[in-house]
Amino acid sequence: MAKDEAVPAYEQVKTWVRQHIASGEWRPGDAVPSEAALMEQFAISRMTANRALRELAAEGLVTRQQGSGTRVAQLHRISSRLVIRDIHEEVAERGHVHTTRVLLAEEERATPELAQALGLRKGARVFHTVLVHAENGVPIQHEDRYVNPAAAPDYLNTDFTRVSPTLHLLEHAPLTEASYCIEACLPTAEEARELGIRRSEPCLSMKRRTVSGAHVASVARLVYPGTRYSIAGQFQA
Amino acid sequence: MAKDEAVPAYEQVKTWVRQHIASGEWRPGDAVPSEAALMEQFAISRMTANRALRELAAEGLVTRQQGSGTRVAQLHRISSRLVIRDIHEEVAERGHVHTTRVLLAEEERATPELAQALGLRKGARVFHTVLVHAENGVPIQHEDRYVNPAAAPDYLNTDFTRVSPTLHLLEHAPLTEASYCIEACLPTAEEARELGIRRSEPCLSMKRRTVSGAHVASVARLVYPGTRYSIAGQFQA
DNA sequence: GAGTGGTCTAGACCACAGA
DNA sequence: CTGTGGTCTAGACCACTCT
Repeated sequence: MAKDEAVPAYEQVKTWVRQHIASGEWRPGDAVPSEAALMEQFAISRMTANRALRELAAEGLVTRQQGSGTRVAQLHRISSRLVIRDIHEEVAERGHVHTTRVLLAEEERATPELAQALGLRKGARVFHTVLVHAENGVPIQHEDRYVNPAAAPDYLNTDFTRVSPTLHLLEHAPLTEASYCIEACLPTAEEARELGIRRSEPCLSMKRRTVSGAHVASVARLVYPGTRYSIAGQFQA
Repeated sequence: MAKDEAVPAYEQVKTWVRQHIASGEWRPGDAVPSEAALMEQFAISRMTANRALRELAAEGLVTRQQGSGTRVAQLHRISSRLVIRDIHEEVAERGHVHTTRVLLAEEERATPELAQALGLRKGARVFHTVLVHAENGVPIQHEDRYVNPAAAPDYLNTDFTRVSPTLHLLEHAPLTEASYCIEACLPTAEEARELGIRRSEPCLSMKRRTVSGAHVASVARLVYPGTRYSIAGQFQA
């Protein structure tokens, strides 16, 4: 019954299946033993076999079809979790010092495009902040952000040198949805000046839009100097 | 018992918990009802309550601590699945035509750095390919790849205009591990020429390393013109 | 109809945290 | 000690696929 083992039975089954896939013995499209077969082979209950296969399906390693069976997934995709964190947390995690310079923090009237992006009427009040984040004194991010007052009325009263906009928003406007788009670009004149880089230096640009409940909370453009920032990730079968 | 509903009981519980978190009623750090409490409230068995909370924990919405309880997770991170797909598949999915131009495909001797990256001895045989991928005739990716012959001995016999390197490798060297790094950069002279862009045009560079079983299968540098490619993603609580 | 997965139950034993 | 989650069982009913 594999009870005394430190490793749970469903984990043992998952590992066993994973190994057969990783070794190439079972190729994409091949059938994986059914829950009934696993019950016999490992002397486990069906719920345990089900959990093992269900979790492998959630991880994308196998596909399951009711009535048909479980098969090795077409591994034509590498997928990994891309985590977008609060920049203060990210810098602090590296053991470095995060500082913020506030270039602008004021109320404005929404242009038609901005109004549409935030789901407001043209000319509605919006909060606008422009900050530069530095890691150990070196500028690493230029943040240009518009915030919907309905989602975070106290936004402009925040001391952004102590609480990052992301953190303020997360605490006051619970996040329900977000989308982002990452591109390569050249910095604007202002971005280059504030980041201390040449205008010809390529940058990563991340446009982000967050939704909180019924409101679009914020739209932001984050620019990172290409030589000082990268997005890394890993995938494990 | 919520049996006739089209929606499974554990999904109903998950939705209910999600709503309380999204609405801000339960804030990060707050306790989520225990499995026992959910059993009563929804008239479900403990296994069902357990599954609901376990899946929410896997999604990162709550954290669970044996003996202590379940709490709303600190939502200080936005995470979403970043999927890296075979470029042919990706272009085809958009309903566009994918074509490949082969600039180089030959056997070389590994430089010390390359040998180390591939886990080979200096001067060992390696396969080297350089391709340009186009979408509807427009170049969108410059692919410079080194392949470990031990992982894919037939690599150079592939017709890369029909089978992409990624696809060949996935079929012959089952993927067990991969890592990537995304940066902004300027193209090399050759990359700019082959992609048909100016040398000053910023590009996204993705360095990728794949492992198959005991071997490092391949290391590649993929360069995308910044104006023709972006990485987009979404997150839903 | 036989085989498959999708869901659910009512118990059970265990490890761990906190009072 | 009580309450919590972590795991597991031996059944059950259902919907679906394939033959």
